[in-house]
Amino acid sequence: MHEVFFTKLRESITLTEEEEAIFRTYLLPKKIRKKQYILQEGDACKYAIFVEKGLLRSYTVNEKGNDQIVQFALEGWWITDMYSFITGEPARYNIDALEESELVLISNAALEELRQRIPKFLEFSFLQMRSAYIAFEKRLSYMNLNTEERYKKMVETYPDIVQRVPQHMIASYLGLTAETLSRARKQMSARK
Amino acid sequence: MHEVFFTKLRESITLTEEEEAIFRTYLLPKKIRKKQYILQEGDACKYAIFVEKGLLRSYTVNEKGNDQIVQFALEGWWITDMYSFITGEPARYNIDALEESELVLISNAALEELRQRIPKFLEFSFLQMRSAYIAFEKRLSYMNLNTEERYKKMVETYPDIVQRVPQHMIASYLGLTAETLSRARKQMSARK
DNA sequence: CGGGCCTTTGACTGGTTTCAACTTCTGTGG
DNA sequence: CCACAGAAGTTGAAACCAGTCAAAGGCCCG
Repeated sequence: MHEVFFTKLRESITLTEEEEAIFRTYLLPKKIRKKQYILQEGDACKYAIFVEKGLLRSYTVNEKGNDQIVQFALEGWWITDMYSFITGEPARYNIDALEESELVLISNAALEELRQRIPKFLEFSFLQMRSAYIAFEKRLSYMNLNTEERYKKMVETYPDIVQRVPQHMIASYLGLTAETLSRARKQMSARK
Repeated sequence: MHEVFFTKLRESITLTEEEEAIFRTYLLPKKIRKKQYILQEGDACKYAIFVEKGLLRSYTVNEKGNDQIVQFALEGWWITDMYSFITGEPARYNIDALEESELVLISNAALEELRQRIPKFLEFSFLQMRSAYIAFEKRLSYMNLNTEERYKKMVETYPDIVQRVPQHMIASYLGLTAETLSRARKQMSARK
C-alpha cells in the first residue's frame, strides 16, 4: 500500500518506523477510472493528490470553451490546485484521470500537522516546492520559443507523457492548437 | 541596516534576538548602480538577492539577440537564478539593476545553515517558495491571453512595476514586442 | 459493425513580428 | 544651461505564423 509514495519520500529523507506509521494515518487511498473527475472547477480543492499509478491532468476551460491543460501528473508526481488547496477558495482548475489511476490524497490540515510533527517532512516539502518552482520557471521560458522548439523541449523533457497522452492535449499544454502541432510535426518528419 | 529584510521576515515568523543576530552574520550588504550587473550569464550564481531598495531584473538573451525578461524584483522581493544557485551550474540569466539599488546577498550554504539552525526559517522558506510557485502558475496561465488582456493583468497585478520600468521591458516580460504593446495601448486609450 | 474521438489537411483570416523611419524624451558633457 | 547623442516610444507597410472553420480519413472500443 502506498509503495510509490514512501519510495519517493525515502529518496530525500529517512523516516523511522514510527514516523512512517504517523504518515499512514493521514493518507487517503483512492482509485479512479479513466475520465473520472477528482476535482471540478468551483469546488474547494480539499486534497493534494499523489499519483501512485496512472496519469492525471489539471486544466481550465477558457471563454471560448477550449481546454487549457495546466499540468500532467504521472506516477510519483503531485497534482492539485495549489491556490485553492491552501486558501480554500473555489478551484479554478479541473483535475481528471487520463488513465485508470491509483492515488493518495492528503488534506492541507494533514500536511500542516505532518510538517509540524516531522521536521524532516517540512524539509522535504521545501525541496519539492523548490523543484516545482524551477520546473515552472523553465516551462515559462519555453513559451517564447516557436512551435517546433516548444514541442521538441516537451519530447525531451517528458517523453513518457508525450507517449501516453493524446496529441491534442500536448498541444493544449504547450499553448497551441491541435492543428498547429500536427502541421509542425509533419514538417519535422519531412525534413528528417 | 537590512531593515526591509527583517521586516519581511517578521511578517511571517517571530525571531528571538539571538536568532536575528545569527542571521546578520550571514548577510552581505551590497549597493549597486543603475545598469550594473550582479550576475552574468555563464557565471555561477552564488547568491540569492534580496532587494532592500531599488529595482532589478533577470533576463536572457535569445538567439536573435533580444532580451527576454524573466522577472522583476522590487523592494522586499527575492531574485536569483534558482537553478544555478542550487546546482552551481553556470547561470542562464543575467541580473542587473534598473535603478540604483541596495541589496542583501546570501549564499546557498548560508541559507542551508540558517534553515538548519533556525527551524522557523525553514518554514518561512517553504512558504515563500510556495507563494512563488503560485505566482508562476498564475503568470503562466496569463500567457494564453491576448495582448491587451495580458497587459491589463500586468497593470493590475504590478502597477508599481509598470510605472517604474520602461515600456519595452514590460513588453519583453509579457512575451511581446515593444511595437505590439505600444499599438495595444493606443487602441485601449482610443476606446476609453 | 458503428460511433466517437483523434489526427490530418486545406483554405482563409487575423494578429504579431519585422524592419525602417521618425519623433519624443532624457541624461550628460561641454 | 544648452546641445547633442542615445534610449524609448510611435507609426506604417509587408511578411509570416498560428488560429479558425470545415471536412475527410484513421483508429480504437464497445
